[in-house]
Amino acid sequence: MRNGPSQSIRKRLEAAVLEIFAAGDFHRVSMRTIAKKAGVGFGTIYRYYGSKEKLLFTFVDAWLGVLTERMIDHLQGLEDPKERLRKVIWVMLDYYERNPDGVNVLLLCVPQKTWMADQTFEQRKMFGVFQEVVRKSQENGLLNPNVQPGLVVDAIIALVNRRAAMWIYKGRKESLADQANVLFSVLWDGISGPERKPGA
Amino acid sequence: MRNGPSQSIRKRLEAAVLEIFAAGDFHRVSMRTIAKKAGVGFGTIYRYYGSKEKLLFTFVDAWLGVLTERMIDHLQGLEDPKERLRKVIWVMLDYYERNPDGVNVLLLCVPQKTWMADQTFEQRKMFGVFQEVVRKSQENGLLNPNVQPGLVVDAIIALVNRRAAMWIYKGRKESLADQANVLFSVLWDGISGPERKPGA
Amino acid sequence: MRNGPSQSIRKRLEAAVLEIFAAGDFHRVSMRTIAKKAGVGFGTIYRYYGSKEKLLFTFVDAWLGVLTERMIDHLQGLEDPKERLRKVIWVMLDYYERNPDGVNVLLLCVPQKTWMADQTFEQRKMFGVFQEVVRKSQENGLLNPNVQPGLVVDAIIALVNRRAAMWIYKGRKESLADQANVLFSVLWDGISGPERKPGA
Amino acid sequence: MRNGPSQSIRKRLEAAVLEIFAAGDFHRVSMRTIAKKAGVGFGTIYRYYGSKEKLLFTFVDAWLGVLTERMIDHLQGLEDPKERLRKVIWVMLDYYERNPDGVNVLLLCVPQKTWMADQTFEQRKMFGVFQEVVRKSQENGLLNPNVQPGLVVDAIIALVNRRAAMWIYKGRKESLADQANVLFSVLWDGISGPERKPGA
DNA sequence: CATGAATGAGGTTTCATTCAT
DNA sequence: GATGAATGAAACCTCATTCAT
Repeated sequence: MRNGPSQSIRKRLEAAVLEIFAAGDFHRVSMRTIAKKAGVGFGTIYRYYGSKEKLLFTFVDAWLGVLTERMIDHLQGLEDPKERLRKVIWVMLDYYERNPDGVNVLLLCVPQKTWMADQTFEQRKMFGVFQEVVRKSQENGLLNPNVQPGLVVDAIIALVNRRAAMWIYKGRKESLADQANVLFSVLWDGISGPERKPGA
Repeated sequence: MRNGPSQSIRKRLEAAVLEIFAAGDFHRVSMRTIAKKAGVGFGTIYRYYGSKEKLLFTFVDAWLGVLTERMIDHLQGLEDPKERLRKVIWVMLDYYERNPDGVNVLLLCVPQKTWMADQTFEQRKMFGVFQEVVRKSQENGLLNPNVQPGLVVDAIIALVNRRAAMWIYKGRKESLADQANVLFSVLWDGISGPERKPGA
Repeated sequence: MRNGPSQSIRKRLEAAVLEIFAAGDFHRVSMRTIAKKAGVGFGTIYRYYGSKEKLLFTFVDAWLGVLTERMIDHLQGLEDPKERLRKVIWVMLDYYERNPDGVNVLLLCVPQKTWMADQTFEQRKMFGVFQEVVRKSQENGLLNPNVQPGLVVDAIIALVNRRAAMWIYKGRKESLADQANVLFSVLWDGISGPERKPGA
Repeated sequence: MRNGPSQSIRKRLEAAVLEIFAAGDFHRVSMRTIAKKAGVGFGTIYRYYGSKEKLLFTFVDAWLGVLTERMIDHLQGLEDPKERLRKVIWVMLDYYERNPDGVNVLLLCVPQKTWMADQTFEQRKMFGVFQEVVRKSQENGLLNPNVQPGLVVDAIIALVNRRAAMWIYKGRKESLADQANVLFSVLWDGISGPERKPGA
């Protein structure tokens, strides 16, 4: 009966993994560095995580899990579908801004192809939250009916993640969370000018 | 004094690189495999490209260069800013659809962090075309003035690339280019429903 | 913190190194071949020996170390300086004859210039034994006082090694050890004829 | 009908080969360096010399050829066998001293095993001269009859070459040619003391 | 004829992963 | 359970040698 790693090992590895992968490209990060930094033996890592990729994905998944919990928490008590959508974007950006190492690992370090092959890529729980939010808007007739729900979720993720990646790339100069309203505006109203929109 | 590789070598490498990297994860692809597949000497690759990353980036850059040329070509004679923007999206999706290996390499295989550190990441020419298109719309007052041009460019790329990545991920079942109008609609008008838009 | 290689690894490498280098020219021998032959991991060799040259020199040094021990052992209990000198030559030739691979490596395969740059070239212990033997003869007034001790040591090594090299070159037809007395005679009495030596 | 290389090419190569090989170990010297230094193309070297080894051996052979000619020249008019032998040693040491690059290449750089496999190793002409000198001494009854002529030749070469190699190793501090008489004395009379020799 | 681009073998280094202790 | 020595694959780099021009 193989138990998971002790809390101590897990904690030390989590810290080491996020910090070290954030600092370098996936295939430039060595297991030796991680093992040393975490104070854990090679064999121990392999016993519990199986491979370098699995190790990374496990902690990326955990990191996204925290974001998901946080999002569920923040959506509590909000009824207006539009506000819920705005909130979704804000929670992501705010979490990203306060955990830049995680963003770095998630968006720049993880080899996409490999992650896609891993089951944690699906992020069912997080997508469930997204879809729930979108579905509510749809039910209330707030959404363009020509647009499939999946595309909306894709669009949210695409915009937020691209913005976050460029934020890292350009040196994290301005606040990410402060861009929540602009991003939401682009998403909700599109980029077209006011002469075509009554409420602007 | 060092000239570039001969056209023959370049051609053979380009084909091999796109094919092989499209098939596997960056760090699982071996230079020897590439050399063998391309029918090019091992030393020759290092002589001209210097490293595995440079090799990949060179051909990704070339691949994007062709897309850029194609886009410039297709924008010729189009005056309506909105149509130009729609065209931009269509050209990208169409090119992606007809070159799935390139998409695979560009979006799923290239190690993001390393590419960002490479000069080819900037894609000045392609961004120039994007910015020119956006600027025209702005000048004509068609764009939401609260949105910075950079954000518009980011949004286009984000939506198109995410869609393309998911298209690959889900097995390339539907046509990509056929989604140009929906994507453009999301971008231009946003996801909100028709009751808030006069012209819909 | 880096310990040396395990006895098992060392043993297997020693055998493989002597055999393989004896069989071919230094720069024709491949590290991959050695690793395979020794049944030792490729990385392990570099971990402990650092380079092809160091690997070879380490085992040449060890091989000479055994010869040195053997010589010390055989000189025990011998008092007559002349006999000690004769013994030195015999021990060398006998050891060479019974370890032709070592001779081959030592005299024909080691890249002289590189070895000279390596600290193991000095062979302090072995030279110490030689010098001790020569010094005793000198103290007893048996040596030509015009000849420096260093030259005597050089002469011993020169004669024995040259003979051994030619013995290998010519296919190891006669016994090497059997030539000990002739070599000693040349060294002790010179090549000139008996009419000039009173004791002959 | 393949002619040899032009005098110009040969001259430039000879200079480059001796200089460059003298500076480094055989397998550290690159053909590129030689070709560049000599101002000769790769292909040209291979056309005329066939391989790196052949190239080196050709010029070593030529260098020894000059020594041989010089020795023949110097032996002219000398009748006393003992003096002829002394002369042989002096000519070698003198030539070595005035051509240290050649000594370096001959004794420290040439891979012994490979050279032995090359026909130029035999040095028939030079050995012929040696044997002639030794034979004369023998005929006149000057040599120890127990010693085969081959051993005498071997002993000369061994002593002179070892001395020269150590001279290079120790930085060429004293004169080599000045040691001719001591070396000859060791060779002729041996290392044993005067109480056993009438003429000392 | 002469040249140097192209080739592929091999030294060196780093590293994910395995396995004996 | 935990550890790190051992392994072998592959990147990187240099080079002898070949061959098309």
